[in-house]
Amino acid sequence: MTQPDCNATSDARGATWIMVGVCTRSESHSCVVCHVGRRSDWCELDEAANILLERGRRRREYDSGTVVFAQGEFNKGVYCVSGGTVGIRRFDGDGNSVLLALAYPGDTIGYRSFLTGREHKTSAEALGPAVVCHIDRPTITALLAGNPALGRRFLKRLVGEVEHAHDAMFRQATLSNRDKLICLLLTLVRRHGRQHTDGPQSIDLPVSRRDLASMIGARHETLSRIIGRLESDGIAHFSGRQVTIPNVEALAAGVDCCA
Amino acid sequence: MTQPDCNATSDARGATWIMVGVCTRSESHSCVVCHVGRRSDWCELDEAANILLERGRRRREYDSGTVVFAQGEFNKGVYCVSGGTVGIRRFDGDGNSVLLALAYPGDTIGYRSFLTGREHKTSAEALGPAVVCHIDRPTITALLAGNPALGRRFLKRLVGEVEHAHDAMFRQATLSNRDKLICLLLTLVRRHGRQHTDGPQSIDLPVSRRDLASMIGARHETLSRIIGRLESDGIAHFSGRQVTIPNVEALAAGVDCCA
DNA sequence: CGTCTGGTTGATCTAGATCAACAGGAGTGG
DNA sequence: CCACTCCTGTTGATCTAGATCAACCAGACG
Repeated sequence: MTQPDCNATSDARGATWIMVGVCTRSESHSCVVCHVGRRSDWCELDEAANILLERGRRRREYDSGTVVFAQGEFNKGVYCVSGGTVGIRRFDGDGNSVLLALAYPGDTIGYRSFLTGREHKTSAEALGPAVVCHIDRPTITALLAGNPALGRRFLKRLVGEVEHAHDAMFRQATLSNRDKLICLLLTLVRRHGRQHTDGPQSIDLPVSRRDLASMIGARHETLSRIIGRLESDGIAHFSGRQVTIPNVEALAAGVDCCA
Repeated sequence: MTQPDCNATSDARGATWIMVGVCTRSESHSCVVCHVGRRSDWCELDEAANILLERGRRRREYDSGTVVFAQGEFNKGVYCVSGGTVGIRRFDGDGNSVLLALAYPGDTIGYRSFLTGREHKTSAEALGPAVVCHIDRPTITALLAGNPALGRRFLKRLVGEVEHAHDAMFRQATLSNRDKLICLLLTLVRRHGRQHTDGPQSIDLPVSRRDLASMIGARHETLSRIIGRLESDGIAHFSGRQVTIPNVEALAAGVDCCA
């Protein structure tokens, strides 16, 4: 249960990049030695289960924008993000869409519709180049039956998702768009921030302006203006998908984030 | 696995009332014959587990407004709603609060913090008189260890909660306050509606105006005005906690609910 | 009896939606 | 190569939904 490679860099975003390089090299790379290591749901399986997993698993690279599974589609199994960032999106009938969540290496996605046996309620798409493993239905069914620990991992994952969603609901109900954006930036810093020892930060946004707007429940024009305001306040500087934050404390000041 | 009593009435709200009457009569009423029957998570337990459950279970009545468990509190086990309606609420530091969800007979609550072993992230309180069973930590731990079916029930429950939350997030991001209120009323009709064979409906609201406002992410003054607008449109009539909807189709018309 | 909480309404102000124009790529096809 | 469209992002002008501040009423309750 060691992680032989990829642990030289602990920086989240840097790691992602290296990961993609490493993992695409070997299609038959085993999950137990996968870089995501203990972060994935599959690390506690016994020997027999691992053999089963290797058989039912298929690794695949996705170009930016490619869909992993689509809303309304029949469930074909579950997916484990290995490299890159995957967006969880919901559409309505009028062509609107909202980015509900982001998935990172080690995260399992598409398992909700597997558990309910119903169609996917959301879409998943690669934001930037990504690597995702697919585990087919018979395999995951067998694994769940024989490994109660796996079910417990799913349980914990679901609890995390509910709490994340509740946080978001609360923010949506109580915060202004400006504060919602600040909260979002602060969470993105954690994952995508290149930190210079906790002083000034710099983020590579994984999403477009439109998606960023949908994540805070605003129109993209409004987001543009809020960004302008943050710039003139000297609180954050936006250039393309690069965001630089001179002082994270100043950004967070006065915003009751994730209460 | 039969339900000996309480199945004379299938009306959701009417049933709740009768339930409370029946259940308070016998403190030692067993879960397997509890009116919530197949709707609860505890109906598929074997004989040994049921004995265990009866020992670790304590039934209690709650007055309107009483808290079942409080945000920030250490987890003391899980709860099963037997009668009435329970509100799941989140507070922030400034005294604001948002009603995130409603729990009904058969629903298990407080299990998220049990699974994570951390403090409660939300509060639960009785909205109106309610009856709730408490199952202590040792009991639920033992039950989960011996009954994989119970874990599966929790899994499904969690999936439902995530999807409910995603629906809410999407609505919050895309709908106007008026449309959000309409969606909320439509869901409340399902639970609290006294239906006259699917024509005009009448709801007994389980929550105050302030809570109703928090559920759609608006101020209570704004809610008042929206209610006024719905009244002058003849779409719904509000009198205290009574809402009458002459035509449900007319209310739902043009609103993309729960996409 | 005063106090408190919950609800309604009014006046006002502003954050944010909407409509619209425009600029910079990125393809695509001649 | 250019011309074309398509897509993303920015900015301006305008309008309105909704927040805010405040007064007020009714019932609950010590």
